[in-house]
Amino acid sequence: MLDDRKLAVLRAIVEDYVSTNEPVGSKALAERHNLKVSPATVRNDMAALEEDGYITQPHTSAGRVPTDKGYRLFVDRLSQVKPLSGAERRAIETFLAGAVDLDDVVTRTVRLLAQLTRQVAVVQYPTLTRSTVRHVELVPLSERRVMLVLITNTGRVEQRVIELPEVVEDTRIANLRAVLNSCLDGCGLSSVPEQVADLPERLPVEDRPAVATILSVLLETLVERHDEKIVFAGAANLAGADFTIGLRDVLEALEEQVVLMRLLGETSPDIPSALTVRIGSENPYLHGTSIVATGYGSGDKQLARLGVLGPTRMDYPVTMGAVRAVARYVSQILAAS
Amino acid sequence: MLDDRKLAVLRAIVEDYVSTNEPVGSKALAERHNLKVSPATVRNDMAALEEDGYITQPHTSAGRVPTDKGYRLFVDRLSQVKPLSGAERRAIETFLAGAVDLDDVVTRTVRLLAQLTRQVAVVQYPTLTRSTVRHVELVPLSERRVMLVLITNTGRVEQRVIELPEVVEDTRIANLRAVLNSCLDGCGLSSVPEQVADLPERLPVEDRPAVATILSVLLETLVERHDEKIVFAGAANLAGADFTIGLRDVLEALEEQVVLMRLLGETSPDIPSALTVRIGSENPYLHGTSIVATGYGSGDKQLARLGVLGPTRMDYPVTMGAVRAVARYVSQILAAS
DNA sequence: ACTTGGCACTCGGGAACACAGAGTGCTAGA
DNA sequence: TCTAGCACTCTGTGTTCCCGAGTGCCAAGT
Repeated sequence: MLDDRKLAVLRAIVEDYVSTNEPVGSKALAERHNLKVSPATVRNDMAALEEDGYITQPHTSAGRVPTDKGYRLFVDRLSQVKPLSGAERRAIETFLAGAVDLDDVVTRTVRLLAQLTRQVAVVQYPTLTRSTVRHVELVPLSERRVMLVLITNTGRVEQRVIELPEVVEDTRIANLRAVLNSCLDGCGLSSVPEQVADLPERLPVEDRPAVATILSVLLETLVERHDEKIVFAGAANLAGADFTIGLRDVLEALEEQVVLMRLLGETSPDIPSALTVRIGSENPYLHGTSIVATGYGSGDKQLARLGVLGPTRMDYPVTMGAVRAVARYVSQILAAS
Repeated sequence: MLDDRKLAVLRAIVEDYVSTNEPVGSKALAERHNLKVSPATVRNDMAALEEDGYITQPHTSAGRVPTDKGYRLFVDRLSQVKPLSGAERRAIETFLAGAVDLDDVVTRTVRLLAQLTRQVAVVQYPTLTRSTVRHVELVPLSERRVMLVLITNTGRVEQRVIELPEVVEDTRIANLRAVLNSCLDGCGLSSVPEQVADLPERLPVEDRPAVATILSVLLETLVERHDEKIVFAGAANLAGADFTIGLRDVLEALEEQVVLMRLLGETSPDIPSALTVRIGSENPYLHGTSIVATGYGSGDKQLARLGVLGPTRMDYPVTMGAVRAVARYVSQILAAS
């Protein structure tokens, strides 16, 4: 059904269309790529490809344009990820190396990715759930208020102000801090609830109300931040692009954490560093856009995901190369710190 | 030169143009607003207004459109800030009251403002410089690494990982923490450098290299974060709007902290809570856009600025009302926490 | 059985054109 | 000083026409 030449024609159509943004006709195709066959033959192949739903024509007398299905075949079988140039790699390295804290790493990463791909870049903050507790701090603010600060091994810091049910002296706070730390240090965030379950019983009766309050805030923090923070950059790159859907819809989706989350998708459990490509209608919400994403994180533990969003008509090999490279470098940076 | 009726005509032109987005002609004007004069008279007034540069006509046979100068006069003398409705005020209050920490306050504020004004909202994080130190924390991570956490009275938290020049036992770290806190607690961030200047000399010789390292990181943190973080929301509202400049330029400016900073402008020293309105070409960078901004902060100390950015053709009274109201509420929230 | 050249057909997009309508400026009169 | 009338000037829209790119199909060639 799909012999080698038909595939070559499809590949040529995708490449030409991506670079010119104009429906590609049989004549131009036969000329530009040395297919060694006549335009008429190409037309026959095109008819077959259209029959199978890989390409389509906007109007009767226009050239062909790839469909989502066509892009899918292209990505899966007709192209290979294009590695970055040496200069680009060095640029990434130096740019990311200058980051001073987690916030900075994420901000730099998302900007870098946007600039590199000329698309909208999306980066999810490393999840709390798979991180471990590095330190818990209780800071007395006034006699009935303390600030709870939770520091994780990924460098993330969460803080909450807690109103205590009663006055608690600083020494008791200090004691409590010590207990909390000895109990939680190094333990995974997901196991915090069970670790602290019996804590009130192990403390003097008079401390229990305060402890209960603090613990409830602590647990709440873990749960609340479970829906992870996501940032994006490069919205300006959307200005030129033409979507089948409205620009407004895309911008709205970008500001909705939940939608972005879904778009980035799940990390495949078997190969976490694999690239996910979602093309056009394969996307849960934003039809007419494509997403290239992957997991990242230190070592083999995937912490979160990052990727780019752009029009269906994008240069997939290059974009995939950039996403993969950035994911690797940021993983490396996170592992080092 | 500008009698009352001419001013009334200008006001009517601005109002009509803002609501219809179409050049407004003399006939429609005389009808819709009960000016009690004929279109011909209105035409004479319009000619005078155009002569003085307050309005202009896109084409010879079209209606009139306000110029930047016209909007300026309108804002300064012909309109008054429109207060929010009770329902809107309650909505603001409940929405902001749910914030759990500073990040959350800022995020909620910017979203709220974007939704309320249907423009792009911009909020600057409260500056560090005017805040005071609430607590300094040193957390030992390994024998040669500590994490420095700085908590300010606005709830902001900064952290840095520090590589020490030598091994320092936990007890010495704890001692150092106590010294730092007793020295810095409650003092303004801008006075931190002088406060710690003589610190090394007051400590045992063997601690000095470590202290020097820690202090240099601490001071660096203060300086680095001096260029303040700015966030925005509501970019989707730009999709419908028509700018004289490209949408791309606006989006690019929004992602440039520095440009945003300039756009928000300086807080007027005498009346910090005054509304700043910059119209079209009055803007330093983005000609063709208008900005309504104001300072906010707890008490009478202005901490930072917030505002909205939109097309020159915007409903200034409503926008100004929303910006002012949001600034007040967020100031209130910050003062309480 | 595939490939190729030829040919009639389709349709989008641009140019040329006419036209209605809104809005103006000007002038003369109240 | 305001008003009414009138001629004028545009823009935007709808119509028509035509060019050209590109197609599909068919018949002939390899």
